[in-house]
Amino acid sequence: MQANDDVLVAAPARRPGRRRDASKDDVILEATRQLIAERGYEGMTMDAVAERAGTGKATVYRRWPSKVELTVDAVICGRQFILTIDDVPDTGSLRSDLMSIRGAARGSRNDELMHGLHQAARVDPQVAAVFHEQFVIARTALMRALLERALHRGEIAPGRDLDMIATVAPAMIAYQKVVAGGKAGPDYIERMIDHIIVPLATGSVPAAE
Amino acid sequence: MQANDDVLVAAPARRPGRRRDASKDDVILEATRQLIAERGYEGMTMDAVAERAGTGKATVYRRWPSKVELTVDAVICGRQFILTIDDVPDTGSLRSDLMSIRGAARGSRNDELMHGLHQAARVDPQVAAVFHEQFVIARTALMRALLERALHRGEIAPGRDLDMIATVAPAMIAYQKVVAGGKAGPDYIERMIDHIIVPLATGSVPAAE
DNA sequence: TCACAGCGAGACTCAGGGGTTCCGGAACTG
DNA sequence: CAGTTCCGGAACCCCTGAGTCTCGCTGTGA
Repeated sequence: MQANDDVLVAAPARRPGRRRDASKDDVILEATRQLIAERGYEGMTMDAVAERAGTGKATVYRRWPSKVELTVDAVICGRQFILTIDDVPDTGSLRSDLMSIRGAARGSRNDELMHGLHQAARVDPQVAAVFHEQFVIARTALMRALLERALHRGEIAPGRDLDMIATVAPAMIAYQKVVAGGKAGPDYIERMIDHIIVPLATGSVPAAE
Repeated sequence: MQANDDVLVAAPARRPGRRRDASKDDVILEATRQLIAERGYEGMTMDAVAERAGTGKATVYRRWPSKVELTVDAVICGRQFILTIDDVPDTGSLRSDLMSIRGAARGSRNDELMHGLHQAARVDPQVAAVFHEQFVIARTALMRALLERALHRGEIAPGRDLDMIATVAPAMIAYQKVVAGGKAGPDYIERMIDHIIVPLATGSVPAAE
């Protein structure tokens, strides 16, 4: 879906004329991601994208036919920042596994991107699909995999609803960020891990303060 | 803040002319709430509000100076639908208390209103304040009060972080509604109560299926 | 009866933003 | 060189929606 290469495919012999600068793609996509994170989807104007990318609007529209398609591509190409179970080394316990990704969940501006993208997801079904895949499915899947790992270690108490538990952390973090309008800092996340997630999964009483 | 009555206050002797129809206020506010719930804040146009209220745009603007102020008033006047601890009779256990409000949390279109209002909260600080008060503070406070009641009954296990636990249910429901774009049906909420909230608070193992 | 104010309807202004087009210049092919 | 394509910049079209105004009508107090 990224940029048009139909003609190149159809005619491998290179056509005359200046070649399209492929590096501009990344610059435009990154500018798009930044602006969505900063101002939300409605606040992200095509003029602003072009200006921040240091390009003309025509250059943007030569590569993407509309704002929606640009948005979709920008988010898809940003998925490199999303953690999967393979990115999280086994540290030996559920708690330390969770603590090890505590920073990553906050460090990237992925949460701001999620926040800004959210309103677009309500308007356009295409965006909604990408949003759901990348910010709902992916995060729940990671949590589910970490719980599975803990299960194999024997950490999980019997009778636990792992699917349900896997949604708790994504829900609480997204809620803090998107709905409550607050910050989900490292201390908040640690508190959540120690008083909510680990007790839920292992049935242990949280350590006294 | 509702409607202008400055002149009436300044000159108690009634002026000539047709009197403002006070019943129109409620009709307009209700139309506003409906449209925000259905289409979101951006999708709620002043023309649509006037049309649904069966009134002219001038009538709307005679009473509220702007879209933002109308929105704020509409939400504030809708707070009658918000549950407080006094609305929830003590049923004898945390679980049955929670189950008793399960329907109410879903029945009213309050969740849709929250969803639609959310984008407006990002744009306008006035709306953000009302939103936070009514959909974040109020819900967490109700949960906190229910947990407190359970504590006095002796249901709560030692060492629990009640403030943290009080945010779990609002977070998960809002997440389902607003972020995940799904439905938080009665069965989902029951599952959440039995596998998340009650175990967290009481330390009990959820009943096997 | 008459002046005045609220009423619904609809035309109107104005600003912002998506999308298009044109321009002069630069890069590439042959 | 010619022809072609991309580039940044900027002007431009056009639709949408907030907010204003006018019109003809309906009540209401003096």
